Amino acid sequence: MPTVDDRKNEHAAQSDADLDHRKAAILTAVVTEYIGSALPVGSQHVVDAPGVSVSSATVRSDMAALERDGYLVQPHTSAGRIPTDKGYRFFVDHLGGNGSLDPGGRQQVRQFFDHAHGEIEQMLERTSGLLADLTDCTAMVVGPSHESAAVRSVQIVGLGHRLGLLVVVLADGAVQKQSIELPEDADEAVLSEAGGRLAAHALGSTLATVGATAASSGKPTVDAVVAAGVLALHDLGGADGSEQLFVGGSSRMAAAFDAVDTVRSVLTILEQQLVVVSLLRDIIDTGLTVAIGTEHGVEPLASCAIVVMPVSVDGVETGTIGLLGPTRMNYPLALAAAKVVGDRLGERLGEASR
Amino acid sequence: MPTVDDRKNEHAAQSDADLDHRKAAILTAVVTEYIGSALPVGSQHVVDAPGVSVSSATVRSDMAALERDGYLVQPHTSAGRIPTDKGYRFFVDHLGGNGSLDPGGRQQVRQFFDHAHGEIEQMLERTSGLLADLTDCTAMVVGPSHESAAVRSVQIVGLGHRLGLLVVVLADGAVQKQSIELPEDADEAVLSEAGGRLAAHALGSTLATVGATAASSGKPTVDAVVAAGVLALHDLGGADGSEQLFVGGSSRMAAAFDAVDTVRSVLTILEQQLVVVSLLRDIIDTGLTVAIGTEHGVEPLASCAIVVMPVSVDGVETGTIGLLGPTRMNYPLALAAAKVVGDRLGERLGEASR
DNA sequence: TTCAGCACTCACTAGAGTGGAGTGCCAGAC
DNA sequence: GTCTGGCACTCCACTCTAGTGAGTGCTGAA
Repeated sequence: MPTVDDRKNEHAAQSDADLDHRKAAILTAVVTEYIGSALPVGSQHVVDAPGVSVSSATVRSDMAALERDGYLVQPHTSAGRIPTDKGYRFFVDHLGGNGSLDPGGRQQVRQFFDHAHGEIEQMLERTSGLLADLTDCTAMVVGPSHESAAVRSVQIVGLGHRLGLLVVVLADGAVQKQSIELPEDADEAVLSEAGGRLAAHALGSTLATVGATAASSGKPTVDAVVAAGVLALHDLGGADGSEQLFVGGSSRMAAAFDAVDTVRSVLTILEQQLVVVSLLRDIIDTGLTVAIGTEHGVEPLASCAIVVMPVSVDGVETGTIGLLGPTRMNYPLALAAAKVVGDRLGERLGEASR
Repeated sequence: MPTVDDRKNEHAAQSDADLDHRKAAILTAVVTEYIGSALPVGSQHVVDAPGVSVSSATVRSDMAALERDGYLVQPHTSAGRIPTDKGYRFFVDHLGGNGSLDPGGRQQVRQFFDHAHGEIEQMLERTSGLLADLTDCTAMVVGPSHESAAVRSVQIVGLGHRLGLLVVVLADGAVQKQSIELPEDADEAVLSEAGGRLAAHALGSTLATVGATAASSGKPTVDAVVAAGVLALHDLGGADGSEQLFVGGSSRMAAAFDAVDTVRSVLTILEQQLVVVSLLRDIIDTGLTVAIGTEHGVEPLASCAIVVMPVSVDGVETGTIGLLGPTRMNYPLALAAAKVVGDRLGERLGEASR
């Protein structure tokens, strides 16, 4: 009925999104409905959605157009429509940040961070659990990379026959260790002196920038221990796994899929820390917040969507939050949860290093 | 045909297992077949098995008896038989240690431990992956408990405004940390002195036996830091999670079950470290090596079997290996793999602490 | 451009029929 | 007694056949 109004809206919308106002509303309604029900959505179910005040016949013709344009597909003729990855993409891009956590969720987050204390690893681990709880997705939390953290303390502890342990404390509170082989005649005094020299050598640098050789002390045994220590420091700096990954709620995605081999292949991916970490990194690097279906290149996750959220401490991106679910996951909720938790986590990590 | 022989065997077997020789052979054959095929086993399929040189009719009557005694069930009349938990139990109890790793597996284990080096946690993590690879089961590795390890080093590192990190190195090479709040006026000198005092106080004891109060130094700031440190040490000692759990190959069990909600509930259990660790402990404490179906009390794992193997270092049980699979898992393989890997791991851990 | 009406499509379900793997039982052989 | 071949029986798994209904596309009129 309101033709003039409609035409104006439509024109405005068309120019910025190549989909007129009503089609966008219909698409949004289909996605929303499908996310909830996992069932193909028919024209009748969409008729009452906001922004769609037309008959089902009109909806049908719009849906046909949306299908032509690749936003929707039919599992078979005479079935309702389900969104394609492109459809989800449109939905996500036009959410407009109106997603927000329900009060219960907010409360849960507040409570979590009020009570969170202790070690950083433990907190990250629990954060992954929290996110999984909030969103019913599998949550991935990548801890801060220690690349840029300065060495705060270096120590060598003797553990027994020729076995020593190099313990490094970084400015961000991370503790790293590496076992080293000691010369036969290295006693406590030697270890202590070597530790001191190592500390002098490495303190303030990052693990990656620690110099390759330290000044000689004149005592061959001490020098040998120091050399072993420098080598170990280098090993620590060069380790690929400097970022720790915490996966929480992997059972959630088992609930989301009904094909058991999908579950299996997703689990297989999740077991590979390196793959997951670089996947999240890749997504962030391409500037995305959500990767839907095949937008990331990982084939076994083609029926999944991934929400990523960088965790910034004092404006510097240091960690990553990821949420993994089926492509029909609850995007508004996931985005909101990732944002809230990511922000709070960043603040929290900031407090610790201040 | 060989009646005399059979009767003799039968009698001998009956006295030690309340199942005559042939019935035992039939049961073993059914279990073996079912483990391989996951299909109900009919009398015809068992006729050629070793120890069963009778007709299918005779096998049928024996199977009926085995069903009466609770070793087998039929999914429905006119279907083959599948083993009950009791049937699996009999099978496992009468394996007689004849299970052994195939040469490829042995090779894989040898290679793994030849190349294993570096940190203990990393090695345990990889061990879980190895076990999963070998057995196609989900592997659980519980690291050594640090209960009995003496404190080798205590150190307090300042991280910034009022934030300190207590770093404890134990004799077994474990490093534990706990953040502590520092008094406003705690400078490097104070931390160093407090660290020294803490070390003097705690060195040689285990975390659990560290005294609750340390001698006063006369300097209130130092005393405050020491007190905070002692408290933190106590926290570390009292932490329930002193044993670390590494789960590898959780995708394997997704492949073993075809009901997706079984997968989900098993995953849910696996996510709960505490539950898993105490489950393994319980099984070992009841003197079992294999817990089948409901033998452990955890309901969601009723369709699973768990193989446990203590890891001993110098004769002392310090860790645990667990293998989780469906009740129709390959017991001989799992037992052999757990034994071999457990022994090698124990040796390896022994070398490190010697 | 929208909409009511209409013919059509096709997954899903239920019911009937069939094949076959498997059983239990029994009479006869050893 | 114990074992065995034969036989009748059971019942799942599969196929085939409507029948149903949610959903579609198209069309002509407002």
